[in-house]
Amino acid sequence: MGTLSRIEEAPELERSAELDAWVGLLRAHAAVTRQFNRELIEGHGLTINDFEVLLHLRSADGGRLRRVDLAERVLLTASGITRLLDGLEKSGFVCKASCSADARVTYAEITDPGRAILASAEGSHLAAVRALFAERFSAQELESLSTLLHRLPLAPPSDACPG
Amino acid sequence: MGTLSRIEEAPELERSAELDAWVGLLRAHAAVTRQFNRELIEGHGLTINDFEVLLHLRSADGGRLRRVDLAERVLLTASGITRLLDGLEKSGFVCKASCSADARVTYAEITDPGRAILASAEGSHLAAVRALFAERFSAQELESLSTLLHRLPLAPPSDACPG
DNA sequence: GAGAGAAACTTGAGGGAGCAACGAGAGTAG
DNA sequence: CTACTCTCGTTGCTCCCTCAAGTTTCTCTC
Repeated sequence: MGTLSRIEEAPELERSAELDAWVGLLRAHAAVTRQFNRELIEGHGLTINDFEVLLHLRSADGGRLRRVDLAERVLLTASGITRLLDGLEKSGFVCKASCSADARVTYAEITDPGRAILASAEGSHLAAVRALFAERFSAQELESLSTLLHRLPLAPPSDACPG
Repeated sequence: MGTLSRIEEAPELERSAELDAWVGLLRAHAAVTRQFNRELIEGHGLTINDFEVLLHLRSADGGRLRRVDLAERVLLTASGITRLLDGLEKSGFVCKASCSADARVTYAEITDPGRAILASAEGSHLAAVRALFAERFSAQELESLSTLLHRLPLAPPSDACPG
C-alpha cells in the first residue's frame, strides 16, 4: 500500500542525504559495535577500546605511547584513557613507564601478557570483522566506505579553542 | 596512484580493507557523536538518542510507539529504552499510554512540550548535521556513504536464534 | 630565575546503557 | 479451566566514559 506521502507538515526538515548518512552511521555503529564488543568480552574479557589500545601500543615504537597520544588515536578523553589503562594495568596487560625527558608524561607500555592476550584475541576478532564486512561489501565498496569514513573525524575532542 | 602492494610483513593480520573500514567507522562515530551530543545537550538538554526517539515518536502514527518498536528503531536494548524514556518523562516530553488491546504494552507518546523541544532542537541539530556532512562530501558521495552504511546493521540485538 | 600560562595526567561525581533476572499479561494445547 | 510458553516491560548491578576541577611539571618571556 502506498504509504509514501504521509509527510507534509514540516517544510524543509525532510529526509536529506546528509541525515540519511548520519542515521546510517549511528545505526551501523550501534549494531556492529554491540556485536563485536560482546564477542570480545565473552571471549577474552576485553572491550573494543581495550583491544584497540593494545593494538596501538603493540605497533608503537618500543611498545609504548604517551596517554595523550593514545587518547588521540582512539578518540577518548584523557580521563577515559586513564580509566581504561587502569583496567588494563590491573589485568597486567600494560604497565606504566616514566619518561626521562618529561616528568609529566607516563607511558603506557604493553606487557608480555598484553601481547599474549592481544595475539589470542586478534585472530577471532579480526576474522569476525572481516567476515562481517566482506559479507556485505565488495572490495571496491570497502575502499570507498573506508575512504569516506576517514574523512569524518574533526578536530580532536579536547577543548581546542579558536584565536 | 598504485600503492596497491605494500603489504608483506605479517602473514595475514595486516591492514585489510575490512579493518580500515571498521576503524574508520569507530573513529567517525566517536568524533561526530561527541560533537553533536555536546551541542545538543548544551543547547537543549537532549542526548542524541533522546532526539532520535522524539523524532521517531513524532513521525509515528498518533505520536506514539511501543517500547519494543522504539528499541528496534534506535538500536537500544529494552532496558536502555526504559531508562531513556524515564528521563524524557521526567522532563515532560513524553508520557505513557496504555494499550487497550494488550495490557503488557505501554506506549510512549510524545507530548506538546516534547514536540516543542523537538522543533526547537531540530533546526540547529539538523543544520549542524548537514553542515558537517555537506562540507566533506559531494551529493554522490553522500548517497553512497548512506547506502553502504545502511547495509551494515545485522539482525536485531536480541537473541534471535537460528532454527 | 621568577612568574604566567600551557600541557600531561588524575580524581570525584554523574549519566548512559548493557546483561541478567524478574513480574505480568497473552496465546496455545489439552 | 489449567499449564506451558512467549512477549513486553522494569529493576538491580555493573561498566564505560564524560565533564569539571585539581596537581604537577614544563616552557617561555622578561
